[in-house]
Amino acid sequence: MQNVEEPSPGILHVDMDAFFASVELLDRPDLRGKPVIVGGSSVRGVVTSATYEARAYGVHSAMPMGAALRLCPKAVVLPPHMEKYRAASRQVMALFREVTPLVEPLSIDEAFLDVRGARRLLGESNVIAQRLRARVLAETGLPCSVGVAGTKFMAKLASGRAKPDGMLVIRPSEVLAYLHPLSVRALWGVGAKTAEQLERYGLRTVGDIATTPLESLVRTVGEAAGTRLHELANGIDTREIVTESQEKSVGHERTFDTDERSPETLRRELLHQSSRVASRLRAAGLVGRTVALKLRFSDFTTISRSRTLAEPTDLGRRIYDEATAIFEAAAKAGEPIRLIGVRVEQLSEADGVLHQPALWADETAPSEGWRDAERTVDRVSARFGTDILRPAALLRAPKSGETAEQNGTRN
DNA sequence: TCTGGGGTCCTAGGACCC
DNA sequence: TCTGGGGTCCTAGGACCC
Repeated sequence: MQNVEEPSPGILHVDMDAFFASVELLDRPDLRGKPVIVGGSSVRGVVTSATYEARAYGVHSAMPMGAALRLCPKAVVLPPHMEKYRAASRQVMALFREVTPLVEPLSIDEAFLDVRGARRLLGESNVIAQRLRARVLAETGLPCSVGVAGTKFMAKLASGRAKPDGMLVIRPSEVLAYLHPLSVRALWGVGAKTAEQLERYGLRTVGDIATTPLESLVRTVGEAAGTRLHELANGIDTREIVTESQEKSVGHERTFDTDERSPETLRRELLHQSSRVASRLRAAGLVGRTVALKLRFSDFTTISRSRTLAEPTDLGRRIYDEATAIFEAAAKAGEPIRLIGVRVEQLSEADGVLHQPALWADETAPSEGWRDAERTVDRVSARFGTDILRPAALLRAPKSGETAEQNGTRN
């Protein structure tokens, strides 16, 4: 099957193994070799990451914590520490960029690397991949798996099959033989629902998809999905590595331990979320034009309502005002709420125009006082950490010249 | 111990404009 | 008069991914 004349394929997909759990083990070497689960410990927590020792019991991510502990009662549960994972992520991404500048981070713990140009200098792709794995482990203590192929999709498939702590090369000549016996679930974008839908038409394997006429696929799963599935199933994936991309939305949401019906608590949560979203926008130099509210009720039905503003904003107060107005219109008073969330969409780069007071001449619009107050919050947060902030203080309009500290924003 | 939180992309309908 | 068609924006919902 293997053709020695065939050049090594140039796309790497690097995927950290049980990333959050592996990072936690760096600080807890005593837990090595034991089943460890990272996730929310609250009543409504789920598994976000699990060591392979825990997975052996059937534990997997997104599983409710209760179910996980029933499967593996002696598992050690650790709460997530996102800042730690972000730092580890920056560290491994920096190592990737020493191999090639063509790195596309796909999530906090995985990335595509285009090593086609690096091969002349560093050797065959599989050699590059093994050296990279060794280096990541040596410098961070974190294991990863690497898939090597000619396209993004096949590289990602390969890394999944290489796990844990492994590498797999799929050469172009091997692609179809490898792909066609697999379940349709192996295709990017086919989840439980789509698989069920395809099953109704007797389509169970990737090979089945490959031999189905494009028009019938489009009729069953829609234009975009149909086209993509047909291509992927035939080994076609023309996507290039994209090193930079603009964020499209920023949001926060929270599921309460018990459904919440107090309007004060819900509004306070909205204020907190709006402040955090706005602060992230300012840190990124972005403004957003659409405010979206998400609500999940006791029966798990979920709605979203959004409004587009006349002018984009990066102010927590503006986002909060809009979010509460949407909330009043969308929820019956006193109705129990399981989840509430705020998201800002239609992002663009803040160009400074917004900082001109003239734009806020409308008396209902936030004054420059708000902007000053929120900037002070940004500075205090940067210096002391966000946990000490009390966003509720932002409900009171700051007097001119008053700083957030005097305003009681500091704890 | 029923179902997290951060996102992206797609579809479909209506408004509106030419 | 009795009914086109394309394009864009906005909104709601849902599937999917990590």
